[in-house]
Parts: sequence; C-alpha cells; structure tokens
Amino acid sequence: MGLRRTVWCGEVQASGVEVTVAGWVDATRDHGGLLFVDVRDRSGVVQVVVDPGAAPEVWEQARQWRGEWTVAVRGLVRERSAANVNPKLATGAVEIVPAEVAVYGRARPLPFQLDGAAAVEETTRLRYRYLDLRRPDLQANLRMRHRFTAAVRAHLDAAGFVEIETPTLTRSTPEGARDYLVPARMAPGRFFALPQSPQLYKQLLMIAGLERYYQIARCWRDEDLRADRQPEFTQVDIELSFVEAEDVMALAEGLVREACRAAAGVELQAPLPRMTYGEAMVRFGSDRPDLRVPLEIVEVGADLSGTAFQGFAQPLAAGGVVRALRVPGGAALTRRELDALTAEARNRGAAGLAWFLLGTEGEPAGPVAMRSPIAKFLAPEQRAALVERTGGAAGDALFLVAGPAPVAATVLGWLRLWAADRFELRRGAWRALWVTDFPLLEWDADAGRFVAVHHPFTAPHPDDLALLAGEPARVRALAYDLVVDGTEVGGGSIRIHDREVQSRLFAALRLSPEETADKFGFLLEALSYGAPPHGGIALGLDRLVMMLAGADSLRDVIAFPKTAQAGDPLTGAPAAVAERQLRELHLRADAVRT
RNA sequence: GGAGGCGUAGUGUAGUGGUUAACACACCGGUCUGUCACACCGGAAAUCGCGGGUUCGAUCCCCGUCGCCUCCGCCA
Repeated sequence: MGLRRTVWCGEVQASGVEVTVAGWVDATRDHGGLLFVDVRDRSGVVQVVVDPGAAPEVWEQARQWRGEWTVAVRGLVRERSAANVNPKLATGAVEIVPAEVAVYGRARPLPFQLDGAAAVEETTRLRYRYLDLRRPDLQANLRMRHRFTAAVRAHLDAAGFVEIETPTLTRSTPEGARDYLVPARMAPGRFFALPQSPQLYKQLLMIAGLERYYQIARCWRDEDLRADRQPEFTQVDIELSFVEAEDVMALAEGLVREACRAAAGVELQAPLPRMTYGEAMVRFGSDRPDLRVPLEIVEVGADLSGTAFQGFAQPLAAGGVVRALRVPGGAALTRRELDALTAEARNRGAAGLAWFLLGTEGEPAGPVAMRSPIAKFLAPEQRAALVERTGGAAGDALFLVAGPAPVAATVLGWLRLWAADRFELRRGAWRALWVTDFPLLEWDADAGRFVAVHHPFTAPHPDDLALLAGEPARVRALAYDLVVDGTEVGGGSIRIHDREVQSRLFAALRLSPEETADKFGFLLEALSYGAPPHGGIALGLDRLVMMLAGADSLRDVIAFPKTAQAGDPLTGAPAAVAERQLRELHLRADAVRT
C-alpha cells in the first residue's frame, strides 16, 4: 500500500513531528504558486499546503489530484500563522507540509456533490449510496445509531439479559401485517415467512427458561411505506419471565433513558408520565399524544343540551358526544382553509366540522362575538358556555365535532396536530410518556370479527377476563406503548402464559379450532409444559435514532434503505430471476415488469 | 387501493406553443504564494423521463406510462 496512516485527519495536532494521513481529497485550491489540498477521512479534514519551490516533485503530483481521489500524505505538521487560522475547522490551526504523497485510487467526477449545498433527489442518492454515505452528517447518524445499540447491549448485559438470535425463515401466521414470503425449494408450494417480529420465538425462549432475552432484531412487513416506515426495520426486542407490566416498563424506561443519553445526550423526564388509552383518546384524540402541543380536546355536549341545531342534537340523542378544540390564533384562518378542514374532517369520518371564530368583529373584549354559520342556532348562554368551557379568547377558533366518541376524538386529534403545524404551537421536545390500558380487541368491520389491537398473545387484564366472551370490546389489555413527541417508539405487553386463556382468546378472534391447531398448535403445546408468566417490549430502533438525529426520514439513519416502492436503486432489487431458479422453486411468474 | 407534488446539462433550479433552452455549483483548460464556498478568464456539457395524441410546429397543451417524494387506507 505504500504510505501508511499514522493519525486521523481530524486529530492532527501541532507538533513539529512527522505524520501520515490517508483519506479522500475533499477539496483543492490551486493558487498556481501555492496549492492547498483538504484531505478527509472519517474523523474530519486537515489542510495540506504544497509549495512548488520547496517540494517540486510533490507539487507536480499533488496538482494533478482531483476531488474524491484516495491519497496519502506524509509530512511535518506546522502551526499556521495567526492570520491563517480557520476557526471553522477542528484542525484549522495547523497544516501539513508534505514530504511524500501517494495516490491509492483516482475518482471520476461524482454524480452529485457531497457538500450538501443542493438537495439531491433521493433516487440518485440511493443509487450511489456509497457516495452519499461519505457525507459527514450521514456518518454521524450511523455513529449515533451505533452508540445507541452499544448502550442497549451494555445496559441489558449488565441486567443479566442474554442476546439470542432467532430465525428469519419462519412460518406465516394469520393476523397482523402482510408477510414477506420465501419459497421453500424442499417443500414445493410451501413458503417461509420473514418475521414481522420475533414474537413467538421470544415467548418460546421464556418457556425454555432463558428468563431474560433480548435481540437487536430485523423485522419485515410487506405494507405500504412512509417516511417513518421501511419494509425491513430493526427492533430492540426484549422479553422477561416472572414479571408484571410495571417491571417491563421500569426496565424499558431505564434502558431508553440511558441509550438516549449515551447516543445523543438527550435527557428524558424521570419518571415518565403515564396515561391510559382512554384518557389519551379523550384529551388528545390519539393513542400516541404529542405532548409538545399545548391543546386539549374538551367535552361540550352538556353545554349544548337542548340545542336546536340538528348537527349537535341528533348525535347527542344517539348517545354520541360533542367535543371541541380551541385553536389559538385560529380566527385568522381563511374561509378557504376552513372549507378544506371541513372536507378533510368529513374524509376522516365526521359528519361535519363546526367552527367559531372568536372576537373577529373588532370588539376589544368580546370573545363571545363569534363568527360562524351556526352561531345563530345557539342561545347566547350556550355560546358563552362554549367559550367558557374551552377557554376561548378573541382571535381563537373553536372547532366542534359531533358524533360517536371515537370519531370525534380522532378527527379533533388530527385537527390538533394540524393546528400545531399551522400555528407552530409545539413547545419543547422529548415529551415521552407511557400509554397503558389499551383495549385488547377491536371490531374489524371488513373482517366481521374482533381482531387483536396489539397481538393475539397479549394478556387480558385479569379483572376483565369474564368479559371476553360477552363484551370483548370492553376487555383491557396488559399492554403499554412508549410514545415520544407523538411517535410510537415502543410497545409491549404481558403475554398469555395459560394455555386455556390463549385458547379462549383465539376463540374470541373467531379462529377455528382447526386453524388454531394448525397455526398455533406449537405455542399451545409449549404453554402446556410449565410456562412462566412473562412479558416484554419491542423498541423501534430506527425511529428512536431518527428522532435523536433530528432526521425527517428513516432513510437518514439506515445505511442502505429502500424507496417508497420498497426498491433499492443501488442493487436494483427486487429483480427478475432466471427461469431455472423459478423452476427449482416450483414457481411461475404471471407478471413480468420490464 | 386512493390523493397530491415532482421529473429540463453531472447536480440543483429557471423558462417558453416557434428561443442559439438560461443560471448556479460541479467538470475541463488557463492565470494567480495564504486559500479554506479561493478569485478571475475561457470551454465543454441537454433525446427537456418514456410512449402516444392535438397542432403547420410540443420541452410547454391533452392522454397513458415509468420513476421518485408526501399523505389517506394499510402497518396485530
């Protein structure tokens, strides 16, 4: 290789001793009679200054160098004169005077510039991901990710956990997301599935008596993607035996706090606040409330009782609710915006969106002066009660949704986040909390049956067991989600460790005994051989690191991510395969995309 | 499955029913001894994503298609 590195570029210090740096040509500045070359490695950049009079051979070579060539420089470090110090550079007080240089590899002009001056299109970046990753900010993200996982391993190791790998070739199970399938050559017509999570394996490890398991586990879900969703992603997967929900939450809370501190210096509140699912839905209209937004939904049905306005009266008579959200500054919204909000509220299931703009007639202290198409349907005392209940003031807008409680909640929950964006209402950061007491089951109208909110192995609350057969919607789950700034970053539960309870749950899900036996027989069987009470949690590693890195997309914290169409522009995956490969797998492709 | 946005030199953008398709950075050549976003002079570089239609004429208008981004549905 010739010259061998003795020091990282970013750590070159004034010394008068000889060093050798190796890396990429970050920039050249040729002044004719003086040449500057910035050499970059993973640690940073250092300036090399070449004087043709002092070192003509070196100058002859170095003046040929172009951006992104890989080179090495051996020479003396010297301090720059005070006037030439660059305070923006860690090594800005020194420079290298080369005695010998070497070129390891030349580079064609790059397909895009790495300086970040222009936002390059995602496809181009991904097609040349190995160049994109030369950007210091992306490398910093990957290092932060490493620090996070290193802290997780250290923390869990110290707590007696064992890191265990589980299979990625496993079986498809009903419920949950669409599986990625892998054809089984040895078994024509059969398929492996890539795991959506190691859920069943970690339960089996508990039955096996490992007691404390974790894994930095890759998971796959073949669903449509988003900025915060990739087809393959990573969970910090944890499971413990002989524990209750409190034990798991305490462990996870300490772990996340420590890892956030170690990776990014972020301090989470201690202890994290708790909120039940029901409270979160009523107050924030979401099961993952963003506590940075200082707005809450309020119940106003009682203030409107006896109203003549059918848009409120009918839902109330039908057992529904009327709820309101105050939006500070919302009186400035245009009719066009209000119409668009109404349309979106309808799109989300609301019958309509009632709005009241307060104090818009110019009255100095008269917030009851409201502008609204339906104000005339409300008695003056009702309008006053509405303003009083919501804490409305001149300049605010009040939005009301009437209907079934879940619809009113989710529509206003959406509106709350919209208002936070529109009026920049978010305050603070890292507002984490636990959301608990989720319902175990929810009605799936399409399937015509109940489905598991979390997954079908989540334990019902013991007090609610009797409701399972008759009123399944009222059964609470021993489940908990970790939410940070409106993003779900982890979720877990106490699992069912009783074979009979597990069977009852499958029955509540309308899984036939035959299907249960076929697909989950192994689990039921395992549960019959002395299963410990157990539970765990899975933390979304990518999302946590994304937030810690301040990134907007998971792609910025994954080395080789996929596009929104689940493709990889670098390798061309997914790709067609040879006919022979299909034959071996007993498959026929019925569609060919060119 | 649905909605919206984008696609023009290597990159990022501008632009127009008839133009020599513009600008910046990058690239190439030259000048320059203190730059670090070096500066200055010059140059090369475009199938205006692809296919079809309208038109005397389409990069521009219309339809389709592909790709990328964002959102809804979906994601136990």
